[in-house]
Amino acid sequence: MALTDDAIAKIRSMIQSGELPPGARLPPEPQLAAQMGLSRSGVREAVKVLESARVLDVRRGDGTYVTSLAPRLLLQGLGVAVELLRDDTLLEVMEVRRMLEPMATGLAALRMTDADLDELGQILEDMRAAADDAEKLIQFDTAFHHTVIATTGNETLTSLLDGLSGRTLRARVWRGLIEGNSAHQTIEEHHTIYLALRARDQLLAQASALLHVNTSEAWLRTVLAAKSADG
Amino acid sequence: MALTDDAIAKIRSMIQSGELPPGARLPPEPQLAAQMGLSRSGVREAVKVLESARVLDVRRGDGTYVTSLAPRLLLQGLGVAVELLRDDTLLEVMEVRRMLEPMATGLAALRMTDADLDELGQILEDMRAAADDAEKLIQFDTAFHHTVIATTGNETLTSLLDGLSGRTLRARVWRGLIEGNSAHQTIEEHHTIYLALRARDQLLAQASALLHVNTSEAWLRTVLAAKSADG
DNA sequence: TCGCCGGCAAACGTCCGATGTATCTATAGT
DNA sequence: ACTATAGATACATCGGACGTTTGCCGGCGA
Repeated sequence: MALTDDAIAKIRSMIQSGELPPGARLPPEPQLAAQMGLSRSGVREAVKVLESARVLDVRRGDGTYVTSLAPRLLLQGLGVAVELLRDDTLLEVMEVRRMLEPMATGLAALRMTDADLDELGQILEDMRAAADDAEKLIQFDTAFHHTVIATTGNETLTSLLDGLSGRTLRARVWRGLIEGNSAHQTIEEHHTIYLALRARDQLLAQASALLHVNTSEAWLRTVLAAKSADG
Repeated sequence: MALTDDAIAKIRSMIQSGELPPGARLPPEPQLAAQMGLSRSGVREAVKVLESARVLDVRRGDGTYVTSLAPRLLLQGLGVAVELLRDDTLLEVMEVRRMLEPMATGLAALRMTDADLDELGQILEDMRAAADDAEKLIQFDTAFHHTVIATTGNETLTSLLDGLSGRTLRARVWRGLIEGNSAHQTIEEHHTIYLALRARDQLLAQASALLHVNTSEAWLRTVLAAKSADG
C-alpha cells in the first residue's frame, strides 16, 4: 500500500515546504501521475484524501489548487471525527470542553467589542423566543458559543471548540434538557455568561462558562445512562 | 462531485448509526460498488478517504474493517493538519496550548500514580543527559508532556494535545532555545513541573505549566521573527 | 466601446476490464 | 496433531475510454 500513500506524502511535503503555496495549482492528473510514477487512479485517490482534508480544492473542468490552509479549513475534520466517537468517549470530550471553554470565554470577556455584545444579546433573545423549538434552540446555542469564542480572534481556538461541540453532541444534550424540563434554566445560564461578558469580568465569565459546561455534561450523562439502560 | 462523496457519507452514516460497529467487516469492493450504485473506482476513493481518517482499516487480501474508532485514532488527523498550518497561525496554536495544557497538567497532578512519577523522573534524567542533542531533547520533551497528560486518563485530551504539539512546532521552539542558550533553563522548567506533580499540587502544577508554555511561545515568536526577517 | 453569447479546449468525474500480489483457508500428507 | 501446499478471496495498480463541467476567447449586436 505504498504508492498511493507515497503520493499523499509527496504532495503534502511539497505544500509544507512551500513549493506549493496556498492558491497554487497542481499539474493535471495525468501529468502528476507520470511525475510521481503511478497511474492516474492512484493520483486520484491521493488527491481525494487531501481534498477531504480541505488541503486541496478540486475544481472540475479547471484544475486542482491548494486551499488557503486556514485553520477553519484544516481543523474542520475534527468535527466529523468527534461525530464518530463512541458514546463512552463523549464524556472525555466534555472534560476537554470543561477545561477549554471557560478559559476561552474568559479571554473573550477581555476582547469583546460592544458590537459583539449586541450580537450576542440578539442571539440570547432569539433563544428565549424559541424555547419550545428544540431545533432552533440547538441552532441558537451553537451560534451563542461560536460568537463568544470567535471574539477572541483566535481562529484555531474557534475551530477546535466548534469541532468539539458537534451537532450530534449538542442535540443529545438538548434532548435531555428539554425532556428534563431544564431548558429554561440552561437559557438563563447563557444570560449569566452574557452579563459577565458585558461587564468584561474575566473571572466571572470563566466561572459561569464552567457551570454551563458542567450542566451540559450532567445532562449528557443522563442521556447516555438512559440510552444504555434502554439498549 | 456527488457519487464518491455520497459513498463517503453513506459509509460514515452506517458507522454512526451502529449498522457497522467497530470491527465490522465491509462487503468486498465490487459488491459495495453495486450496493451503492457506483463503480469500484469511486468506492476505492471513498474507502481511501475513510482509511486516511483512521475510520476504516484496509487489509490487503483480507477485507476492509471498521477500526476501533478510539479517540487516539480519529484525532490523529489533527496532527497532520497542524503541521500544514501557516507560520502566522502557529501562535494561535500556542495560545490554545497556553489555555489547555496548564489545566491538563493541573488535572494530572490529582490523578498521577507513583509509578507515573517515577517514569517522569526518568525522562527528566534522560533529558538532562541529552542537553547537547537537539534531536533527543525534542524526543524527551515530547515524552515528558505526553506522559503527564496521559496520566489524566483522558485519551481524547491526550490525543488533542499531542496533535497541537506537532513535531515541527516542537523542533522550531527547541532550535530557538538552543541557539539562545536557554535549553538548560527550559529543562529546569520541566523539573519545576515535576516537583509540583510529585507534591500533587494542582495549582502549582498549573502555574508551572503555564510558565513553561509561555517560554515556548516566546521562543517561537523569536524563531518566527528571525525567519520573516531572513525571508 | 461594452456586454452578451456561443463554441472550443482543458481538466476532472466515472466507468470498465485486466493483471499483480498479499492473505486466509482448507485440504492433504506426514 | 501439525505442517505444507494449493486454491480462493480481496485489495493494489494499471490503462484506456467517455461524459460533464468549467474557463476562456472570439464574434456578434446594441
